Amino acid sequence: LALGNKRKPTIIDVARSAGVSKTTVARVLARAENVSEATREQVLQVVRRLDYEPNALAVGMRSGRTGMLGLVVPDIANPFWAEVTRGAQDLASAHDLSVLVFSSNWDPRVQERHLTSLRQARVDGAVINPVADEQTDFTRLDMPHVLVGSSAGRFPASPSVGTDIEQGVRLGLDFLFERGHTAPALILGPASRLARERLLRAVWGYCREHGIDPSALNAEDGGYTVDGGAQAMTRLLKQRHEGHLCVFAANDLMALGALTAVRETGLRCPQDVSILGFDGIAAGGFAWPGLTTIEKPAREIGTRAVVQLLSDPGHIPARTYLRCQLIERGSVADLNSSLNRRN
Amino acid sequence: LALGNKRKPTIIDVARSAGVSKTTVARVLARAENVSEATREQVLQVVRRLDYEPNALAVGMRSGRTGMLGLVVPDIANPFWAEVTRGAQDLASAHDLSVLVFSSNWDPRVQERHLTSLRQARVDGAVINPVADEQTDFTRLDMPHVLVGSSAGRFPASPSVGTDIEQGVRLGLDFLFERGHTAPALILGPASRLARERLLRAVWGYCREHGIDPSALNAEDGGYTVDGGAQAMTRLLKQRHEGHLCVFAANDLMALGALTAVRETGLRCPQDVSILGFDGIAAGGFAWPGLTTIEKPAREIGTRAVVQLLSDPGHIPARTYLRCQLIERGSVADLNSSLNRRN
DNA sequence: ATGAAAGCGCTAACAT
DNA sequence: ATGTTAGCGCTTTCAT
Repeated sequence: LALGNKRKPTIIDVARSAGVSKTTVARVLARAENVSEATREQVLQVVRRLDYEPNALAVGMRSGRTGMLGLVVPDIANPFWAEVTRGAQDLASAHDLSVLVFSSNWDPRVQERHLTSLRQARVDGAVINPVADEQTDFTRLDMPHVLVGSSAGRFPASPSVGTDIEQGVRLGLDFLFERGHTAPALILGPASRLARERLLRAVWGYCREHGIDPSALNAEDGGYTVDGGAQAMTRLLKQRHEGHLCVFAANDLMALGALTAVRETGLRCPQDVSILGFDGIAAGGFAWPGLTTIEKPAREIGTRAVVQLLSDPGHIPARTYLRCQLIERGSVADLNSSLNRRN
Repeated sequence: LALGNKRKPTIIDVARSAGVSKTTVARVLARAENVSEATREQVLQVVRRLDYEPNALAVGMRSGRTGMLGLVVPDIANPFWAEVTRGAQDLASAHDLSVLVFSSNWDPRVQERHLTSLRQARVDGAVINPVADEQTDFTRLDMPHVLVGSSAGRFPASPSVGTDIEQGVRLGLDFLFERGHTAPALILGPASRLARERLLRAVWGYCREHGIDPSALNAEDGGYTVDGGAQAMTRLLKQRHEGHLCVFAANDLMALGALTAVRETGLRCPQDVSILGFDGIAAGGFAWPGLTTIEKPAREIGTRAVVQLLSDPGHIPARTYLRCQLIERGSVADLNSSLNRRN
């Protein structure tokens, strides 16, 4: 890769041209108090004339602060993670920090490579959505960091910002039961993913609290993808006994896939099948019917993670759980209302 | 922000511990040939034992290559740009490069700040979606760079990777006219955006070629947003004379908003109103009816931009235009077919 | 209020 | 095959 040819001016060029020492230039640039107004003006003028821009590498090397943050998400093209990223970026920008963004593709080995890159880049801190792996030990990550996402809870030694899954599940299941649904089928993520277990536990907890037998709940693996969700729904539809089918998907992508599958089977949502999602991605609002879902505060997760990173918790692994909100849009039938009753 | 406390081992620590010089360690790490097998083994062992990780700042400073690329998109939370980013990331990762990602928010001043950050970080190159501004002069950007997006064409002195808008428009309008639509209304982006002009010109060009009076086409500003698209559609609906209304939106977000507006008015798509989008974002596939759209190869734009950056064009501002594809999903009626004719 | 000097961790040029 | 030396551009003491 070709680099810019014309040598960039250094602090020495500025110093020489302004007839002062490097130190003085550095002082002016650092907005130090003890510089005469005349000198300051003079230096600033030369800085502008030469288009001087400090070399962040040299600064980082000497000062120990690089002004860079790292962010490792599973997939930046996934709308949920793109929102988290935006949140992190916004806060980083406000503090004059740059963000190195990586996609781990849910692959522990890829994640490991990215973490190594971040360490070598000497980023000031990192926001990471941890991928499951026995090997991974975030206590010796050797970087200030904050974990994000539902899998973060798995690493109690690290600070984290995540969603209050239990609260979200309660919100969703309350909504379902209030509308007369008794045994929602589950479309879950793959067993390899940390988040699956957490959601399942939350659902079981809710069931126990409400005197429901959790084993009565049908569950299918939807792989967190649209296609996987559609296939899972197809399987659920096959086993369906007469009557209304209610499905709770662990993410909106699968819920949307499920919705498609319902339509392709010639059934209607919400008349024949009710679908509840989890995430709150924008695409759910465009579906027809609109996807009723439990919204996670994606952008805020990003901003809060950076806040946490910047606030130096003094090595106390603070854990923040943000609350979910229910977005009702129309994919869940109200079985109590005669209006929405089947046929 | 607190930094890691335990000092990281340097190449000197490794050298001392292995009983060799820094240079030898550097040679081993650089996989140089002229090192004895015994020494190599010895050094590598110490490297592992000490968990040595080269300081990228120091390397960059000395070598002039930082191993970092810059990426400035309007909004990482916008699915189109998230895809572009993913493409760029994938190719960067394959070459062991990290990517600093910024969102300019379509604001020239924000963009300028980000570009300054990239310059100071001494990135090896940058992929930029340029935002309109008289001030901006990309010839003195002072970084190897590749412009992306429809606005890139505005800067002929810079290499760019974009979409063949003319081809896309032809694809879309051919599709519309073949199905009996004669004067599609346009929902465009705001006048402040470079892309608007380019699309308009492409549409006019098409019209001239086909003996159509371009001024006969109704046009509304949809601000590139969902809400803006919905409002634009509402305005179009008001002016609608009897018969089928056909709308061509400059991006999928506006098209989706338009679709919502149609539904809210109690009209049906595609029976009463046909909608054609432009982008190919995933959300269009979940809408009902599915959004028929002209797909831009978003991810490929990202990968190709990085390829271009890495291939060092020798300062020839190469311009790559990638072809679009039409995704037919159901939001456009076939007025020739009696099946889809109104009522 | 200003400057001189040291050194961050590494690579490249030049020894040997 | 290995070592020595000289910086890269900056910040940070420590002087004055």
